[in-house]
Amino acid sequence: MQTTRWQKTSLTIGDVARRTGIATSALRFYEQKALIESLRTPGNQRRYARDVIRRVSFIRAAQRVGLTLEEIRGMLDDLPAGRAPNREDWQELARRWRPWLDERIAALERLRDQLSSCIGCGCLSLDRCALYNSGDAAGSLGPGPRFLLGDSPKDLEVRN
Amino acid sequence: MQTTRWQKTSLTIGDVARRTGIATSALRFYEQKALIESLRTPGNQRRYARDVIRRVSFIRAAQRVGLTLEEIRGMLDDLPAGRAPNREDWQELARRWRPWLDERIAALERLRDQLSSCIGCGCLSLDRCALYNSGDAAGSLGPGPRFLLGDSPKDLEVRN
DNA sequence: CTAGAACTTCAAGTAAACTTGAAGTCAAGA
DNA sequence: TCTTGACTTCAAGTTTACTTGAAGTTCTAG
Repeated sequence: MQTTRWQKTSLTIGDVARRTGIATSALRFYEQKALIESLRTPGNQRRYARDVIRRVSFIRAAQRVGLTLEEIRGMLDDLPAGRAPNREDWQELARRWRPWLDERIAALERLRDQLSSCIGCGCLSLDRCALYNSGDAAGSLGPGPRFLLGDSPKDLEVRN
Repeated sequence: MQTTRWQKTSLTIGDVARRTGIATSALRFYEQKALIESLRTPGNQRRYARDVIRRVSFIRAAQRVGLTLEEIRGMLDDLPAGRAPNREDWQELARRWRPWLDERIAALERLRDQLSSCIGCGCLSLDRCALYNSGDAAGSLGPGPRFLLGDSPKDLEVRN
């Protein structure tokens, strides 16, 4: 570790990579997308505040439930600018976004129930099967990869 | 509809598009990827058997639970070649793949439970939070978009 | 002070799942 | 027959989320 001398005041990109398991290239990419930020040494190398680890971990956790980086950036924008977010800040973020996450999870469960009953019964009848006629989300939105459940955070007006 | 004369024996690509809600470009793409097939008229236009609608609907349903087209192609390969699949064929497909789907759903539920407890409590503590240290699937697999839960069908040996 | 690891930027590549556009052909009604 | 809409192919573009490579700079241990 290069930061032993620094008395753990800041972390190099390599430190963050090791601690989070995220490649340095991905960390630079996240910074470019304004998901994380860094200071620079006189020699132009990145130095991260310690809370970046929590941020990055949050990013990965959110990605796992199917959120895009854009959506995650929207969530992280709720955190205070300038100072390191504390426990209350994180809790507030969680509170604000919980309804949306709940909705997302519910949609996922509906989907699961429909799929297991439909594929289980083997009916696959177009006019009767709920699977076919339910929630066209994530379809016909242009090119690019399809994501699970296409509703964007805006649809729920979380910000009000 | 152009097929009124044909006495519903076969469908044009436009018919299939209208009935499934899938763009014609997507249907051609699926054919190119061997997910569906078609016959040709003397004038080189595609004509589809009626069971293609069920196939396409299945593809979309499977996509909604997060399967890739490659995975779906693997599932459809279980259907008989040459003749139109009947109810038993679909049921057999469902039977073979159900354990895998169940596993996938269970993983999704684990994830949900961890997320809701973690983001709800606001702890987000690196060493304590289960969210951070659980199932690194779908991470660090190379470039391209990340998908929810990265296990491939092969991992479960469905074919045995 | 020097070797080597770690860092820097920037451009280009990759994967999935399609769409879009160009340029032309086919089919069916008036 | 003509027109119009639906069809054909093929190449290239799009989005997300990164990685890879080249070419050079900085940091730190010895």
